[in-house]
This record gives sequence, structure tokens and C-alpha cells, in this order.
Amino acid sequence: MPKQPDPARRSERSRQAILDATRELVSEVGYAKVSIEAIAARAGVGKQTIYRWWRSKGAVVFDSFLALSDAGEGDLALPDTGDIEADLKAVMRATVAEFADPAFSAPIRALNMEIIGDPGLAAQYLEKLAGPLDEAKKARLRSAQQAGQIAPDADLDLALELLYAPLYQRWLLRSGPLTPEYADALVDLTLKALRPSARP
Amino acid sequence: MPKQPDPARRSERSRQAILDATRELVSEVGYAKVSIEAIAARAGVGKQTIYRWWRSKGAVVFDSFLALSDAGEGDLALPDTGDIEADLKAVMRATVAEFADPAFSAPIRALNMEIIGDPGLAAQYLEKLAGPLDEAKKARLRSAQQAGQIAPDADLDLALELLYAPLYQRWLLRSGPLTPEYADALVDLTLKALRPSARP
Amino acid sequence: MPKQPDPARRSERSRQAILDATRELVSEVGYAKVSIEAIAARAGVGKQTIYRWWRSKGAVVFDSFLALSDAGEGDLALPDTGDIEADLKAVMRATVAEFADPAFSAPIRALNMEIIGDPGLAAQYLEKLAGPLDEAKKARLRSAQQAGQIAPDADLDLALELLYAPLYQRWLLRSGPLTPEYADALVDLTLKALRPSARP
Amino acid sequence: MPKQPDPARRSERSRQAILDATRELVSEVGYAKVSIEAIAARAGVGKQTIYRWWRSKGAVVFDSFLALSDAGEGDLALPDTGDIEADLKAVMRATVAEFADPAFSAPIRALNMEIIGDPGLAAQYLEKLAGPLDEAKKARLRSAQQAGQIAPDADLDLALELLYAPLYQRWLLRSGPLTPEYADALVDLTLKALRPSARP
DNA sequence: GAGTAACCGAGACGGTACGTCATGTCTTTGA
DNA sequence: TCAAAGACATGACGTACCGTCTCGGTTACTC
Repeated sequence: MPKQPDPARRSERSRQAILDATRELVSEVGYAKVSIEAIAARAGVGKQTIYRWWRSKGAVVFDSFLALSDAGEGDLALPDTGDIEADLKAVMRATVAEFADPAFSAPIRALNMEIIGDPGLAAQYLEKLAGPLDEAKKARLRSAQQAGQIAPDADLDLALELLYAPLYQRWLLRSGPLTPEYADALVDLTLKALRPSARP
Repeated sequence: MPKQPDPARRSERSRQAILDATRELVSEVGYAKVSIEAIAARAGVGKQTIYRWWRSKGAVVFDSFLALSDAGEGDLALPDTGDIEADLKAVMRATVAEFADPAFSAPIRALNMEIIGDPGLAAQYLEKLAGPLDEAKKARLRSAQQAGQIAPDADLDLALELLYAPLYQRWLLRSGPLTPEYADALVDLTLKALRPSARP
Repeated sequence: MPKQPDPARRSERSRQAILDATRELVSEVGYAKVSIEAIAARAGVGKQTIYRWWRSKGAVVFDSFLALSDAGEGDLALPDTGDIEADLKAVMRATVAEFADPAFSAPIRALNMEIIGDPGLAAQYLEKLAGPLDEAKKARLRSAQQAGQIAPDADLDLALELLYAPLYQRWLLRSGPLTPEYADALVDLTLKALRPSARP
Repeated sequence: MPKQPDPARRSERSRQAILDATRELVSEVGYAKVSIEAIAARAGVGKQTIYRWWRSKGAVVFDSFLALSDAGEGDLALPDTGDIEADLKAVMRATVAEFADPAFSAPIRALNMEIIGDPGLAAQYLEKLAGPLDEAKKARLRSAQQAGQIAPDADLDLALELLYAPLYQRWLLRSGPLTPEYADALVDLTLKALRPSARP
């Protein structure tokens, strides 16, 4: 029987050191060039301690990002000035700006590559990271729906995809420039699609 | 001077064998588990012959896909029955069906992972693979535009992203089910966004 | 600090397997055609395990011979019948016979080539292999010296070289036939050189 | 039929360039690290040109030394002052001095390693290089023999070995210091062995 | 408190693949 | 037709990591 490790005895000190070392290394040399060996060395930890608690390099990297976002949790709520167009444009422009910063962008890219190749991580990602964010965005859309700015029968999941997927795709595949104007155009077009039908 | 190999002397036989072996292996064991060593062995080729002509595993994999699409080039034109909605739904449903087939899907996924991590490949991808396809799709949209089904001032690049990016994102991140109904909903919503303004 | 391996943790099992495999391979295909890769494969060992503990193929081969002679240590003493001439002729004839046997001769030749090219191995060779044998031979000469058969002021190191170097050279460079008669002639001549001065 | 190259058409220019490049490389990086590839590159010659005319790296190296000695042939005769002891000591001390010079010593060592491993080269060596030198030395011994300084029935081949083999062995195996005193002692001892029997 | 079970750092192990180098053969091009 | 140039299949090199295992040495839970 392949004995299971006992989480109660887990060394928090080592866990943190591993997660920190992982984040540092991913930033320094890029995801592909990070090795478990290097993480262990940097963290001052035995390799077995990593293998005991994580199934793969991807899982460690993922957790290291998860820990990061856990820390900064709190208010995910989007601004709500009552003007859905203005609010969305502000948020989208902010996203564009974030993606433009390599310090932020590079690790996210690594994370995405990992997720693409591993359905298990994808599920975790959706649940732990993307899910809450999407929920916050949908909340803002719902608010606009109640205010009559968006069609009452609109599928908000789909709406979200319409809004974000083009941005995500451009960034991930580097298929076009990410500018504030692009963000605005995306919001305009999406809102047009979501606009309530004209009343007769 | 780091002597360059002379393309004139390149062995076409070896080139084909490498490309074929690569495609087979990616299909069989998945991108991550393909090694240059295995490609060389399968192709009956020296490793050096691969290193001489490609800079990385990614480059070989990419070229192997490129060669595939080069072969099947020709008619990229989308159907044009005059009904843009019906035509797009047919195309989108076909895309959904393709993505559902692992034999087709897995290698494309591998290719995408490669592209995400390598800007050079991304550029090649856009130019050689995605570009021509996008051009064909835009041609159909342009036709609809001339027929008055789409706003004359619509940005067709953006339109294309609105249409395809959500589908691509769902598939790549496995963030939701890909169904014919989803395809239809995407077309409906996108066309709503592109609809010409009402005439007074 | 180029981390040193810890000898305490060394696997005796692997060490023996490597030494055995090396000896077999050198016998089978000859020194020049033995590769570290082949030794590792034959010994069922990772290449790194060889590189961890030895600096070169030569060092492994050397150690494999050393281990052999360590095992068969014990009585290195030469026969001492009181007749130095007869005793030396017996020993030299035996040496000639050994050199005639390829099974014995080939590995020694390989070992010698290795030693010639590597001062470090040469030093080890002198200390671990040649040294003890030479000491035994000198002991016999000393005994003859005390018996008055050899000049009391003779340099025994030099005497040993006079006796063995010609034989070694003929064998190593294949510069002449190695016969029992040759051995005898060598002993005769050397003893003549070492003979005590006539008393008046 | 594996076509034979036609020596008549051989390019003397290439031959010389190869031999020169070989000698340079052996001096610079040592025999073991010289590659046919490097020789060809240095000589500005195709690899095939080397393979066409030589069977192995050893053969090229050997020929490069042979060519050297061919050039400097001429007077191999040893000094003959009538005093065999003084003459031999002078010659042996000169040999000791030569062996002490790495510029001279290293290539000879490489040559010897090559000869040891290849009986074919050994034969060539004896015939072309060692033979003539030994003949010259034997001539001097014969002269001493006629002068009554050496026993008339002495085997001069054996005498030569007694004189040179110890020196050669010490040098090749680095088994002891090579000093002028050592050379003298060797001559003394050898001459004692060769001395004519006392007259009654 | 003593025992004992688990984690922990460390790192050797059997392996796989890397990317480089040299081998010896073969083909193309120019003299 | 030979030589230069160099691509080719082959295979070893020495290195980097993989994931497993074993070693002492702490913890921290049980009796």
C-alpha cells in the first residue's frame, strides 16, 4: 500500500520556501527552464519533499501562483458607477495595461501553457483562479442587466467570453497589438451585441 | 563565423522523413513526450541532421504541421449561400466538431502550446497558417458586408476575433462545453453586434 | 565549490558491477573500443555513477585492474633457492610466458598505453601495482647481495631496470622475439654487470 | 571493386599540408585530442583526401613524424673518440636532455602510444625510424669491440637494449628521474656487463 | 518520558534525453 | 578525375534532470 503523506505533519516552512523559490525561478529563467532540482536547491529542501506533496512541476508552479492570488484576495468587485460602458472600458484598459507588463505577463503565460497541457490543472484553475474573477465580472454585468443596459435574456457567460476571449487570444498568441483603443472597441462591440431589443 | 549549412545540399529525403516521423510521434505520445532522439530514430536520421536544420523541437513540430497544411492548401474559401448566418453557423459547427476529435485536437493543442512559448513561432504561425485562413473568413464577412448584412463600417478583424476567440478559449482552456448550440449562439450574438444600424 | 560526492554513501554493488563490466569489455573488444556508455550498460548502471567516481575511462580501466591484483595479492615473494641465477631465470622465463599469452598481454598493453598518456595514473600505477612487485624483486636481489653473489654496493633499482626494461621494451614495442633463451641471456648479462669485484 | 587511388595523381601540396598540420596539432593539443576533422580543417583539405591516403589517425601521425626525420637524415653516426665509455656517456646524457624537453618529448610520447597499439605501425617504426638509429649505435659498439673494450662475443642487440631500455622505460612510465648521473651509471653498469673476460 | 512513526535535508542511484563532436561514407561542384 | 567542401547516419561524449530510494536527524504524536 503506497502510504499517503499526512498533511497534519507537513512543514509549513518548507511549503512556503518551495512556493517562493518556484515563483522566483519562474520569473528569472522562465517556466520551461525551471527544474524540480533547482526549486529544491533554491528552497533548501530535499527533492522528496516536493515529490511528496505535488505531482508535477506544473502543480508546484500552479500552487505558487495560487498562493500569490490567495494572499491578495479580498475585493474582487468591479467598479459600478452605473455606466456599464465606462466601467467595462476602465476594467478592460487596466487588463490591457497589465498584459503589457512582462513581469506580470510572463508568469501568467507560463501558467497558461501549463493549464493547456493538463486538464487537471485546468479544472483547478477554473475553480480557484478564473472562477471567482469571472463571478465578479458577471456580477457587474448582472447589475447592468437589472439597470436595463443589457438584454434581460442575455447569457452572461457567453457575454463574458465575447468580451475577454478576443483580448486573451491576442495576448496569448501575440496576434495583434493590445491598445486602449482596442479595449474600447471590444467593449463597444460587445455591448452592441448585448443591447436590449428595441421596444416597438 | 558560425558556419551556416548550405540549403542547396539538403537531403529532401531526410527532411520528409523527419517531418513525417514528427507528426506521427506527436499524435502517438503527445507533444511533451516527443524527443528529438525519438524523431531521429523513427526517421532513420542522425540527430545532427535535425539540429542542423531546426533550432528546437518546437520548430520541427511546427514545420511538420506547416508541411501538412501546405499539402492540403488550395480552396480555403468558405461557403457563400448568401445567408451569412447560415453559412457561419455551418462553419462554426464544423469547427466545433473538429475540436471534438482528439486525433485532430491533440496536435493542434501541442502546436498552440509551442506557439505561446515562442514569439518566433507565433509570427510564423500567423503568417503561414492562421493568416490565410483568417483571410478566407474575412472574405466571407466582406461579402456579407457588401450584401448589407453587416454594418459597412464594421472592423472585420475584430469581428473575426469576436466570433472565434470565445470558441478557441473554451477549447484551449477547457473552460466549457463545445456544442453546436454554443456555436449557433456565438454566431447570433456576433451578428447582432455587427448588424447595420437601423435606418430612420 | 564543486561539490564532492560522499564516499560513505557509495554503492558497493555498483562499484563492483562497473569494475567487472570494465574488465570483461576490455578483454572482449580491446581498450580503445570500450566506451563509458558500454560499461554503464553492461554493469546496469547510470553513466553518471561512473562519472561521479572516476575522472576518465582510463581511471576506470586502471581501477578494474587494480581491484584484480588486490584480490590476488598475498605472496609476491620470489623463489629463493640460494642460486640467484637459476631463480632469476625461472622468473624471467615465466614473465616471457605470460607476455606470450594474449589474454594476459592485451589488457596489460591497454593499461600501459593509458599510463603513458596520464601522469596521474602513472603515479598510481607505480605506487599500487609496480611498486610492490619491484619491492619483492629487490628483496630477492638483496638476499643474493647478502650471499655475496651480487656486489655489495650495487644499486638494486638500477639492477632491476637492467633486468626488466629490455624485456618490457621488446614486448611493448614488439621490437624482437621473446624467448626463454632471451630471458636467460638477459639474466646472464645483468648478473655479470652486478658481479662483485674480484678480490686480489 | 573498391577502386584504388592512383598514387601518381596524388597532390603533393595536399600531402605536405596534411603532414604539417598534423605535426602542429599533435604539438599543440596532444595526440589524443587531435582529430582527422581538425587536421583536414587546418590543412585546408577535404576529409576524404586524408581517408584516401591513410588508414587511420595513427598512420597520419606516424607519417608526419617520419617525414620529419627523413628530412633531417644524414649523419646518424655516433662520436668515436676511441673511449667508448666517454662516448656513450655523452650520447646518453644528450638523450636524457632531449627527453627533458617537452617540445621534443610530447610528440615522441604520442608516437610511442600509437606504436604500442598498432603492430603495423610498430613494424614501420622499427624499419624506418628505430632501425637506422640502432644500426648507428651498434656501429659504435662494434668499433669498441674491435678495440677490445667490449667482449668479442657480446650480442650487440642485447647490449643496446641493456643500455637504452632502462632509460626508455623510466621516461615512458615516468618511473624515476632522468639525470645525467643516471645516464652515467647506466653506461658504467652496461660496460661492466660487456667487458671482455679477464685473461689468465 | 520512551517509543515510534513520519517528515525532513541530503544526495546517490538507474535512467532518458540533451546538444556537441568526431567518425567514415557519400554526393556535389569546380579545376 | 581528383580534390575541396560538406551533408549524412552513426554513436559516444559529458551534463542536466527525472523520479525513486536510502540515509541520519529532527519533530510530534502515542502509550
